Amino acid sequence: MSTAEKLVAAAAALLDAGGESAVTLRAVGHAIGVSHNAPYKHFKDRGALLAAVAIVDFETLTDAFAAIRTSVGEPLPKLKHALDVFIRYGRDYPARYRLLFSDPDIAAQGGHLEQAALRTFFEFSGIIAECQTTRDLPATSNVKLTSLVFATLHGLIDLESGGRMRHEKGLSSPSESMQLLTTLLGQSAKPPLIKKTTSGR
Amino acid sequence: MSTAEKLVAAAAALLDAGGESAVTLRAVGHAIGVSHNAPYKHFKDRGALLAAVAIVDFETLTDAFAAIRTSVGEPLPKLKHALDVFIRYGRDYPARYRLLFSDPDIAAQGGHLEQAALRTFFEFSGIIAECQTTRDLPATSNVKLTSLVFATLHGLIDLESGGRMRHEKGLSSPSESMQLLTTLLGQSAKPPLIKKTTSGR
DNA sequence: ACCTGAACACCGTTCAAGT
DNA sequence: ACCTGAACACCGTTCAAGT
Repeated sequence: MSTAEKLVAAAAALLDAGGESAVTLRAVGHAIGVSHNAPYKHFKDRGALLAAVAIVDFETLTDAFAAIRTSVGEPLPKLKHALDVFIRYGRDYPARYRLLFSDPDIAAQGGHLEQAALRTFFEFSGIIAECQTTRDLPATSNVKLTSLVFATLHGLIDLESGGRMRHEKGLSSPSESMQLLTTLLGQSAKPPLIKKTTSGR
Repeated sequence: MSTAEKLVAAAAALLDAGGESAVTLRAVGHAIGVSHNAPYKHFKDRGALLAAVAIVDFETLTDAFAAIRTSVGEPLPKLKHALDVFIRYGRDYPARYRLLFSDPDIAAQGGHLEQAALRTFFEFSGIIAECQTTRDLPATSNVKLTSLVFATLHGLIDLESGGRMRHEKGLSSPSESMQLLTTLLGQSAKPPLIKKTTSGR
């Protein structure tokens, strides 16, 4: 394990333990037994180190989505599985999640990071595409529909992680809300032959 | 204008000009001609000052939504108007937007801030409710549907503001994506008597 | 009640110097 | 090629002291 890899691993651990502000170059260096400016020999600055952490996680997510997409099964359960993986990642690693999907300074770095993010996005879009071929989701532009679903997913996770979506207030969990979204979108894609009403009993 | 009000105004101006990291207590104090720790006589700490900035903006948004809701007009155009106001706020004041809707440390403060945020949310939910009475949106639980629409809106704005949703890649703008969402949700609420297809001409 | 100046314990970053 | 220690210019926060 190279020093650079150890720095990335230590930064990720500090991120999980104490949030972004806990990832100081001094703490990262101390965690692997080097001085507080040894990281500068491997990364341009603190932002580049955090970007390296993000790239690793984007690749993990891409692999997870690829495994789901190529697995056997119906498209809609596979989508639900992918959504659950993503929601769980956001809940279990909120600081990492924010780094990947909600930190403006990190995204501004572009380069390898942006490409890794796009690979994750396109792998996810493949799962959406399968749902469209079976008419479980509407036959609009795949990239537009993926953007919409992904943005909803992100919004739910970000609002929940920031404490702005409290279940006590009767608001739904990300999982429930995504279930609602796919159900409603599915209804618009495949209008029921027998008109069902949700209000009466 | 009290010193406290001047501090809040100066903090908001610094936020717009240079982002959250530009809002240092030294810069805020200097902007209104007091020392760098004068703010401590009016706010508990830096976070409380930022929370005060957020509260002012939540109230502005609440008022804007209330004006739209009580205006004359059809529910669906009123919703579109509210969405545009929100999207424009996010685009024109990205740092303020993040403070209100995406900063975990600020939301953790609770109290008056949380109440101001809830008032904004409930005002928005009233506009959604009108669209549900006219069957322009599905007749599911109002709070669940509002959560879903609001989370989508937030996700789109946050991803765009962070540079993660690039139009060059064929991804839609928040405005276009929200149009798609309301159209699709509308179709599920009010299945067309004459089945229209979007693919043919 | 409101404000100031000095001080403390942190930061990221740079740089000369070492191996 | 990789690392260190000192130094610099910042931070937020605390505190004794002033009016």
